[in-house]
Amino acid sequence: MAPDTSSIGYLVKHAQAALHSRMEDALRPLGLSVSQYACMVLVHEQPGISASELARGAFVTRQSMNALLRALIERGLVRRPVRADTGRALPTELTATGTELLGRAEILVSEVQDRMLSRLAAAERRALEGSLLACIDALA
Amino acid sequence: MAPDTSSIGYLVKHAQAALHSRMEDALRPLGLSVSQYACMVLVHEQPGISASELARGAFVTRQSMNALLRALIERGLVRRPVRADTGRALPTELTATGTELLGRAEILVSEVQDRMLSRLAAAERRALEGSLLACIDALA
DNA sequence: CAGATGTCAGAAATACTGATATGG
DNA sequence: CCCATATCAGTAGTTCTGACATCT
Repeated sequence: MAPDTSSIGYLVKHAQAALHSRMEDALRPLGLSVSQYACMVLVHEQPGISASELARGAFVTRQSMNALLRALIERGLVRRPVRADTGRALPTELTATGTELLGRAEILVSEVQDRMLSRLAAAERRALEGSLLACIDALA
Repeated sequence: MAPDTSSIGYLVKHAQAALHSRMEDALRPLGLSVSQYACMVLVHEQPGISASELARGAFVTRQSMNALLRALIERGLVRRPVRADTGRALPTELTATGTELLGRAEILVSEVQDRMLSRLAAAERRALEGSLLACIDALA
């Protein structure tokens, strides 16, 4: 009988929890939470993205994403128009300050991820990526 | 620069979120949340475990675990003595009803995990387990 | 009309912080 | 004394649910 604390499911949760904890530690000096960092990464990759798309990409609810965005706007890291040119979606963009802070955050997060992968060879890292993608697809 | 939505960190979070969502769906008919299921698995594996140990094993705070335990005790799935024979820790155990319900939950969770791994060969599954363990150790 | 988005509100579960007491 | 455990209180952020209006 498999479903126990040595199961794949528990390992995935354990790895995610450990990574999240280390990322919070790394980002704390910048005053950023992991969710805020994820939001800024998504905005940087997809300028003009809507809050609903951000919520799905960051695995939080629309309400939480809106609260999170308000804080980032207040700090001048992110910018949103008050009115949409077309449709309902309000396109979100990084400010110059936000882009600069994200750059520093990415360095810190890279260090954490490098540490996580430090005991794996290059081929093992590629295999891990591929297997995780296969797991995600199978559950979709 | 690597830290984006195609990074290993994002894949781990994505896989965990997808798995959690499917587990919630599978356990809902039994009236169990994923956290409650994790708690019961831990109690089953380690009869007499303390609430603090349960909290660490389920990746929640002691306060949340105590609230969670009260609900499970109320439903008659778990049992805790009012006074400790020795020390402060109150040893937790499953009731007969709890053991029976956990058995049914494990079957449902097994199906979800099997689905997650359905596109991986046996060797790939072993490699995934090993790599996740290496990631967890490296972040510890 | 259906679908996606933004917004609001209330209830519930959770996390964080700090404090206190008990026992090894 | 130090440490882990249990418990309580307050604050805050998050989720869930439902609802409603706007725009394609």
